[in-house]
Amino acid sequence: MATAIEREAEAVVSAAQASLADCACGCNRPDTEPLFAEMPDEELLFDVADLFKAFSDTTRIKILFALMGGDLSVGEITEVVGCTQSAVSHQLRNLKQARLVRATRDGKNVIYALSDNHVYTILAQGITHICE
Amino acid sequence: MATAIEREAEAVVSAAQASLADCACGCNRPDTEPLFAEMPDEELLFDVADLFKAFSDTTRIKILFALMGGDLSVGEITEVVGCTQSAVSHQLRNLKQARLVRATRDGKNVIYALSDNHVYTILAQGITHICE
DNA sequence: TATACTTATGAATAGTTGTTCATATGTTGT
DNA sequence: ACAACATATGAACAACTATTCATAAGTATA
Repeated sequence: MATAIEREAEAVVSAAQASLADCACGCNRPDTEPLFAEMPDEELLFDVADLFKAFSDTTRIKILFALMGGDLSVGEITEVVGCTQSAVSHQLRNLKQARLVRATRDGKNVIYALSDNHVYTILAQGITHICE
Repeated sequence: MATAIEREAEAVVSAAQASLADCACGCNRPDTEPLFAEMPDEELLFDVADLFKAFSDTTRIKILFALMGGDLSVGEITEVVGCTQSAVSHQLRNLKQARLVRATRDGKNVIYALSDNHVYTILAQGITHICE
């Protein structure tokens, strides 16, 4: 059962995608307009900002890149990232709250994994933009 | 002429995309691994984090959504966003530095526009993730 | 040039964030 | 139960951010 915000979000996404599909001329803006008659729900805007906030720190980006190579324990992540184990743990907490990673215990270790493929696609989009 | 960082970024992106293409099983991680033998250049990581930082504030998200509906002057954006003109101008400055928007003067007004379609796709990915 | 209008900028401030240190919690093996 | 190891947590602090206010800079018109 989809909530109101989910329905709204789907409408926004499909509108954006349809709009992209419509635009084949390489212009900086789709043909159909106005695309969004009114601003989306304040809550959705906040959640979107919050999601991207999770990608907005170098340490967290490092962690995500590391996990793109495979699931890792906190200790292994700490080695790769190059800061305190405490800092890594704090940031993993943020990433977990943003639902970008999942944690499962394996004995003394806790293994972290990317929670889904959106992380890949969002990161790839970001990198693509940087090199335009 | 591609710079070193651009070549590296392209490699990262194509690896991520190829990896996504390889994975048809719905798992949370691609088949081929390790995907990234080593961490990308520190500069690229910083730039990626910096890009997403531009999407990490509600006011800026509002501005971007507004511009998805068409090019707007600062005054029009201010109406939509619902905070001071000064705040909008400051945030437009940030968005311009992140190369997400472009500004052109039209008489007394300055018209802002999204600089390319990456904004659409990045936002759409974000919204999709929220509703998973 | 003087006025009205639009946008940009600088200073001040309150709120947020990332890091470290010290320590607590949890797990395994003896 | 105890020791050794791995991870999480809380407090403190420095750095950064977003906002507002006041005002400057740019533009059009009388």
